[in-house]
Amino acid sequence: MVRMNPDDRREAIIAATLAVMQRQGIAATTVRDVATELGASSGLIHHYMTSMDELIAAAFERSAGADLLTTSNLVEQGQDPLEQLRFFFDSYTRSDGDSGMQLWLDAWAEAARRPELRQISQRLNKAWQQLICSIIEGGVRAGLMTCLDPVAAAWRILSLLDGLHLQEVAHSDSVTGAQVTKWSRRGAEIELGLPLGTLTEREPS
Amino acid sequence: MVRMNPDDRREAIIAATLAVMQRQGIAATTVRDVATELGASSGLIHHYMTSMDELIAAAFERSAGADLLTTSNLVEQGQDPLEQLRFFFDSYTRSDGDSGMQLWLDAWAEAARRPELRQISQRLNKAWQQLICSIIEGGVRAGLMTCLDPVAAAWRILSLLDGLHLQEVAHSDSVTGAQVTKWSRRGAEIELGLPLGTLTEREPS
DNA sequence: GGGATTATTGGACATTTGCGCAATAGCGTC
DNA sequence: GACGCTATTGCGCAAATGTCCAATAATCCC
Repeated sequence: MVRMNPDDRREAIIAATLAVMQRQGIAATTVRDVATELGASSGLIHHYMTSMDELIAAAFERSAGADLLTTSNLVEQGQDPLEQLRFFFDSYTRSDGDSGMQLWLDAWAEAARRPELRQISQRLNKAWQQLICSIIEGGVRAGLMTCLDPVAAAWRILSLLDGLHLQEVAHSDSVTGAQVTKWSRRGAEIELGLPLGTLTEREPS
Repeated sequence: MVRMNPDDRREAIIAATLAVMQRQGIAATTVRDVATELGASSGLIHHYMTSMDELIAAAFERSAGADLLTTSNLVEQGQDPLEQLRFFFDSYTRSDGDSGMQLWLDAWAEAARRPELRQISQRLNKAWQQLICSIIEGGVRAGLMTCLDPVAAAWRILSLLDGLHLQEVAHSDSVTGAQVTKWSRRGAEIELGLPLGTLTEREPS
């Protein structure tokens, strides 16, 4: 194995871990699998990570954190709260395609037994909720949305999305991706008092 | 160990498995733990179950199926769709108390790798959705609820509940049990065009 | 009471896991 | 070019896991 700068090596290990996690799930990810993916020895992983828990937490944070950042940046480019909300749904629904949602399922389940992972998933979920919450607050201020309790509404929109995605990932033929897209947007329209179609109809370009 | 009738023994094994699963989670449940819980040898478990997968699936079905039946029976006793919906929320929110929700989290995550478990969780989730759906259809027929798409609305109400519960179980200090109760009912009120408080206010007895 | 049936035992076995450690080898410095 | 630092190796270890099986003992039937 080529000798690497510690920082780069650490990144490479995290990337390899993420690849294995996406392929096999968090629970089935082992040090040896990561080493094979990396093309290195298993001892090397422990030279950079003190425990399996830390390794998994770091990889999950990298992946889920990047998704959040992508969506967050896209939302910022929305001209008004309604467009921001549309961008949010576009981005959130897309990021699911590459099985990122199975990682979240694993993370939530493993949170009970892996403290470091738990901390990260909690922090990221709160950040997602806050992102939605700020969009709603903007929308209410601008008179575009109706909402008595933006904090609760944001948790509901996030939980609805997660709950629907969960069905899609765990039981693919119960709920399809198209239904998740349609139903979650319709749910947000109802939640925020928006006219039917506000979030689903594409405006002509 | 007392020699038992095969049917009773099978039940005892399932009960013991369930106890271990609730204590440690599905992923951390081992044959030896179940044997200890049962006060018997590990070989006995394999005399009744051909594989670990079957054992776990059977125990999960017992637990989750019983919860569904309890709620279903309670809903049936509601005099009108609104009361049925209130009973539904009462029952669904209560059953969560004894960490039944962590089992669901594990089941959804493990579904990707355990075919038998996946089949059961899918079937039960569909049944939950149908239970809600029939309440909504009754409510619309009676002119008590407003809903253009009961199938979608039922999936939304179920997913919202699951998504909120998920946060409570995985990250207990993000969302509390009281908030799950309040926010999910408020969500259903909005979804079904019910006046604020319809599902939350207790009518004087 | 004796024999057949089978519930139950308890350990063997191969595999896998996370982790540690002494040895090796690549890189920078003088 | 020699030396020191450390990235990297690769095996060893103990613990845990699912599965299997020959031996044992309890129950039932005649």
